[in-house]
Parts: sequence; structure tokens; C-alpha cells
Amino acid sequence: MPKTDGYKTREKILGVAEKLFSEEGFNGTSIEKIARAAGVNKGLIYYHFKDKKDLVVSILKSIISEIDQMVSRSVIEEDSEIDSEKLQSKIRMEIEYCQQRKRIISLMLMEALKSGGESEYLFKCAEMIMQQEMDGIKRKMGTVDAEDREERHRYLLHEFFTGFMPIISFVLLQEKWCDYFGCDRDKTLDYFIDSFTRTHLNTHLD
Amino acid sequence: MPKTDGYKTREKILGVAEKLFSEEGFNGTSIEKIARAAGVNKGLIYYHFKDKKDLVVSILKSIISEIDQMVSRSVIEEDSEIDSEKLQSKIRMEIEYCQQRKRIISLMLMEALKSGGESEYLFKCAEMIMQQEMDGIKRKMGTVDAEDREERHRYLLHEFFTGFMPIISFVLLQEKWCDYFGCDRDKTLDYFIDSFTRTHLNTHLD
Amino acid sequence: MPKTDGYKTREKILGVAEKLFSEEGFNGTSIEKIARAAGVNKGLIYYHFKDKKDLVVSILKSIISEIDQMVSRSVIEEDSEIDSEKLQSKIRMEIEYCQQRKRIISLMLMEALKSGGESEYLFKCAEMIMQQEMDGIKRKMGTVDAEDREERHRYLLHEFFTGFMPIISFVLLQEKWCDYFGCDRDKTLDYFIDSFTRTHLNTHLD
Amino acid sequence: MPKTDGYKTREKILGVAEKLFSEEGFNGTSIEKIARAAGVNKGLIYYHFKDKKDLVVSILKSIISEIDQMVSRSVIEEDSEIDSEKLQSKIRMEIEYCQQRKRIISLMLMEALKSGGESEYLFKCAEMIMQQEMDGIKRKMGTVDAEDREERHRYLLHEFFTGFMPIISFVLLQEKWCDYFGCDRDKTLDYFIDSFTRTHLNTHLD
DNA sequence: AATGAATGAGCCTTCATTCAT
DNA sequence: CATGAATGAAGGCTCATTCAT
Repeated sequence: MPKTDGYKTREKILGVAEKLFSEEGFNGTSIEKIARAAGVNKGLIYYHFKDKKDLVVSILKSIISEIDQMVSRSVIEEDSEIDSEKLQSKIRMEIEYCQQRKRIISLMLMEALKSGGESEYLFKCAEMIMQQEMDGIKRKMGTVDAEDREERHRYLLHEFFTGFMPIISFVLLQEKWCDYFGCDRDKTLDYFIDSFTRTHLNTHLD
Repeated sequence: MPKTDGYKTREKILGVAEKLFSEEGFNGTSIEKIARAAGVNKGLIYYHFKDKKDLVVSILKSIISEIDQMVSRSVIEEDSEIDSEKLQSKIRMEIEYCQQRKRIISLMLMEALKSGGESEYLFKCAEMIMQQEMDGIKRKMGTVDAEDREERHRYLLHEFFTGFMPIISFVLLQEKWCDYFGCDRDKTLDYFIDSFTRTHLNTHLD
Repeated sequence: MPKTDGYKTREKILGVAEKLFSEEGFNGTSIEKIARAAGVNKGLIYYHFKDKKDLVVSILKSIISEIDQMVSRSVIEEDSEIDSEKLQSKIRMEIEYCQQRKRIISLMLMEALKSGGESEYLFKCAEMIMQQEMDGIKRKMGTVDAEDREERHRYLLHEFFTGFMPIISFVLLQEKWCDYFGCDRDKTLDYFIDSFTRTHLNTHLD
Repeated sequence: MPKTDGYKTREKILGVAEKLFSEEGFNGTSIEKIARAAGVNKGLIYYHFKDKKDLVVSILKSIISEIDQMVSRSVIEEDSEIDSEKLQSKIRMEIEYCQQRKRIISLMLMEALKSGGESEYLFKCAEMIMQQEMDGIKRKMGTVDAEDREERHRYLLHEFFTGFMPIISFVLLQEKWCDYFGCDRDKTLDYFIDSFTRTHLNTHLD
């Protein structure tokens, strides 16, 4: 066995890199900075990761697999009626989750926005989450025909741009929003949920 | 005597910088690259702009003033009834405008997403646009009391996260979305407008 | 005009680089070392040369053009009889020249020896020199038909491997040879010239 | 108990290193690359060899001892007459041998060319080979007085620069020569042997 | 005999910035 | 206004080497 456990070091580097990348972006974060923050030698990062790009990709892949596991574990309560209350509490949970994974989401979005950047991780993540929801809906109501490619695309687009994006935008910008407009965090959250209910969630009722 | 009109050079630099910053982000774009692309000497950029930061700020300020002028020029048609049709065509125009200013919007959003980045330009832009809309609504219906700070904030938040963000997300990501899901650009636009109508625009009717 | 003359700096860098590359080879010489030895900033080397490779290539090209000029300037004494004496003194001059350009020759040869290295400069150099000689011989005796590709190749090969290579080997290794065998420099030169006369030069008489 | 025979591993490493060093030179070849190519762990190389320098030295020593054995095994046919035919076939064999040991010869020569590099291996190798030849000649004709230091040196120099160097140059550069001049390998070999016969070998007759 | 992890120095290269002209 | 030259710092990456196991 080597001096220490390489797996732990790798995870440590990934964690620190996730934090720093989300703060300053890919180009704004140097390997040096990551190494210092992780308390490891700069060269060691290149022992564990091919290059800087590989670091981001590893981070992004990790959330993909996390979501993948989450999705496959999630139990769908067959019989439940959908009502506004339930949806709202579900949204609150989703926001909470996004808040925990804020950094990686920020990273994904920033990468997707660059012309040359990778958007596949953002879309894949969103797709997985949305697919799960679709499955739930289909099972309950049979209203969405997932076999119909066109229909599926339409559904994904709807969910992504009017559901997913507002939520992650809110999570990523909430703090700065409150600073800029000088308002209360909690109240802002309530307002957002109210807005979101009146817009996107509205399409999940009736 | 100057070789060419200094003002034109400045504008040329700003234009090129806007393009490149939006493609690779602030840190991913070097002054060297901007100079080459603009066909000017690197040193000249430092004649026109204090430093790199000043370049971005100048770009961001320029869109602020552009919107400012647009807003103040815009005539509000007093009597017009609001109906779904009119709203949709208005949205199409807004999307078109965003598409033209895509690059600068991308830049603003990318900067806002970084922890250490500036979000004030993004918010200010959005605020100006939303304020104008609010004024229009107030005039027509008096339903929003802009003097009520709380109410105004609630309205801004609603517009920003469920109106503005979906639109700019769509504009910035549409191309990559179509690539990723292998779908048609025009149809995608139609779907988006339909979704947007059923969610956000819905709150502007009734 | 800039602070100093860029051309001079460029030449200075080239000169220093030629020296260092010949001493330690391409990979054994760092840009840092070159910069220090040339008394310039490391970054400046990248202002004048695209990259490290470009530095070597520039050096190698410079000797090509030097030889090119030399060759085109050289006057061929039409009527002169060829005798051993004259040939020997010509060889002495050639050795002298090689000694002056020792470093660059060393560089060319080292590069040519690597599997992935460039041999074209070495061959081109040799070809130019040999071509000139061929022209001289042809003019005097008409014995070599330069139009005959096969004959030309045969001649070049003969000149290169039994004429050119012994000479540059001697020039490049003489010092180490004398160190290793503990012998006198001047006497060694005489011995070499004698050997060279009895072997290669012999084929230029009769 | 060791996983495999340590001796074999050592030989494997030496073989791979010889190949890589000859391709990219000493500085151009990393221990990492050698380890990967040999299919062993990087650290293991340091178990078998003190450091990188020790690796090259081990390689170079191995050819010295190989030649040493070859030389001491070689039987000198006392009575044989020396004629051009015999010499030529001997040269063909020598070229063949050099072709097999091409890589290590390349390495020796490259090292010898650097100012700071070791030339002793190249000279030692050549010396051993030449000494053997001298012994043969002496035995047959008594023309070379090996006891006379001066005479011996003169002979070695002659053999080295007009015999040995042309041959190894040819072997090391033949491929690139043919590429550069677009000519046939076999014919090139014939031409070279012809030239070599008319120059160096000529001094071994009469 | 063999491995994986770790280190520190150094290398090639880029970059924001300055300055003399 | 505009340019070419120059700088110093930093960035990404490689490498020889060591060490615990």
C-alpha cells in the first residue's frame, strides 16, 4: 500500500476543485490554487487527472452518476393525487437539493454558456431528472407518450426552459439578487415559489 | 494626426472583445487575441482602455445605455387591449432582440454566475426592461403599485426568474440544445413560445 | 521606434541559442537558460519566436541561407589544374570553415540522428555544398553528368558519406578525441588530412 | 518471492530504454515513458538502476562487453590473402551488424556530440573494434607497429574518421537519406559500398 | 521484486501590462 | 493615435526521484 490512500486524495482534490471552479470559473481557477487549497502537491493533481480538462469532466461526471443513482432509487408513489400543496413541497425539496449541489450546477451552466464549452453535461443532467418525472406522470395519467419522439422533445423543452432553468437560476443568483435589491432571503424564496407555482407548476395540474 | 478615427478603433475593439468574451469568457480571452482579431496593436487597447476589466465594464455599460435609450424611446400604446396574440408577437420580438445581443447577454450572465463576479449589470439590465413593462401595466390597469417597495420587488422577481431567465436561457442555449437533441431550430422556437405562453405569459392575462 | 532594436535582440537570442543547443542538445537546453545567457526576458523569446522549435528552425535556416550566399558568391577558377596540393589546401579551408560553424553543424547532426528529428537541414546543407563542387568539376572535366539523376545521386552519396561526414565528424569530435587518446591537436589535424587525402581526395585526382 | 525473474525485467527495461533513447535522445526520453513501454512500474526502474544516467551507462556498457566478447571470440584466419572481394564482403557484414545495433550506436554518437556529453563509449567501442583489426593486420604483415604509440594513434584516427564514421553515418542516416532524395534503399547500399571501397578500403589493399 | 502515491523543481508557454518612440 | 519591444508573473504540465508498503 502506498503512503496514503489515493482514493481519498482524489476525492479531496475533486471537492476542492468543484468549489473553486464554481467560484471563479474554469479559466479563472489555477491548478496551483486547487493544489494549495487541497493541501497537496501540484504534480499530484496530474497523477490523478490527465489534465485540467479531465478534472472538470470528472466533476461533471460525478454529478451525472449521482443523479443517476438518485433517480433509480426514487420510489414512485403510485396512487398519490397531485395537488398544488404536494407539488410545492416537492419543489422546495428540489430547490434544497440544488442548493446543496449549487457549485457543480454553476460549473455546468458556465461551461454550457461558452461557445466552445460542453453543454452535454447540463442537458444530460436535466434530461435524466426530467425523464424520471415523465415516467411518473406517464404511469399516473398516461398523458405523455414517451414513445413519440416529438412529444418527448416538446415535454423536455417545456420542463427545461420553464421549469429547470428558473429553479437553478434562482438558486445560483438568489444571494446576489438579495444583495442587489436589498431584500430578505426567506421572503425571496417564498415569492419565487409562489411565482413558480403560478407559472410552471400550473401546467402540471389540471 | 491619427492614422484613423480613434472612435472607430475603440468601437472596433469593443465589438471584437464582446464577441470573444462571449465565446470563451473573460479569463479565456486574452488581450492579444482581441488585438489580433481587431487588427490593432496590443498596446493600443491600453490607450483606449485602462485595463482588461475596463474593457468588459465598457461593454456592459454600453448595453445598459442602449437599453436605456430603447426604453425611453419606446411608445406605449395607451388603449391597446392585452391579448394572447399580442403578447406572443411581443415575445417573439423580444427573443429576436436577445438573439442580436446574445453575446453581451452571455457575457453578463457568465460574469454574474461566478461567486466573485459582477451581477449588477445583469440585474440592472433586467430591472430597466422590467420597469418599463411595469410602467406600461400600471398605466393601463393600475394593478401594480410601484411605490410599494415590497410589491415592486415581488413583481421584479417574478418577471426575472420566470420571464427573463427562461428567455435568455433559450436564446443562449437554443443552438446547443438542438445539437444535443437533434431537433429543428424553428420548431424548437415554436415549442418554446408555446411553453412560455402557457407559463409566464399566462400571468399577464386574466 | 521601440525601446531597443528588435533585430539585434533577435540575433543575440539566435546566437546564444545556437551555442547552447550545440552544447546540450535541443531537449537539454531550456528557454530559461537561453534567456539568461542572452540577458533578455524569457517572454521576449516568445515575442520573437513562435516556440522552441521555431528557434532551432530559425537557426538551421540561417546557415542554409549563409551557405547559399557563399555558394553563389564563390568564383570558380576556370583553368586551374587539380593537384593534390591544391586539394589539400582547399580541404584545410573547409575544415576551418566547419570549425567556425561547428555549433550549428553539431545541432544539425544531432537533430538528424533522432528518429523523429529533422534531417532535411543537414542534407540540404550538404547538397548545396556538394552541388557547387559538382558544378566546378563538370565545368572543368565534363565527367559528371548532372542531368543524369542516378549519376548525380551516386555522386552526392559518395561526397556525403566519404567526404562530408568524415570532415564534420573530425571537426565535432577532434577535441574529445585528443582528450581521450591524449594526443596533440595540431598533429591530429595533420594526420586526419593525410588520411582524408589518401581516401576521399584520392577519388578527385587521376 | 518476486513476481517474475528480476533479471528478465532488468533486460526488458534496458531493451526498451535503448530503443527510446535512440529515438528521442537522453533528454527527450522520460523514465515514465520507458516504464510504460516496458510494462513495469516507474519505481521499479529505480530499484534496478540508480538513476537515469545509470540506465544509459548500463546500456552503453552492455555494448562494450558485447563487442569485447565478439572480438575475443573472433578467429583470425592466418593465411588468407586480402583482396577486394573479401574486404567488401567483410564490410557488408559489418554494416549488417551496425544495422542491428543501430539504436545503441545512435545513442553513443548523440551523447558524444554534446559538449558536455560522454564520448568515451563511442571511442572505446571503436578502439576495440579497430584494435582487433590492427592485430589481424600486424599478424599478417607486421606493417603496423602497435607498440609505437604514435603509429597506433595515426592508425586509429585513420580507421575511425575515414572508416568507422562513414559506416555508422550511413547506417544511421540511410533511411532518411533515401526519404530525402527519393531513392532506393538497396541501390543506395550498393553505391555506398562502392564508394567506401574506392576510398577507405583502398588503403587496406596494396 | 514490485507498486502506487507523493514531491519539488523545472520546463514551455501565455498573459496583462508598460514604455519609448 | 499607434506600434514594436520588453517585462514579470503566473499557468499548465512533465519529470526525476523518493518512499511506504
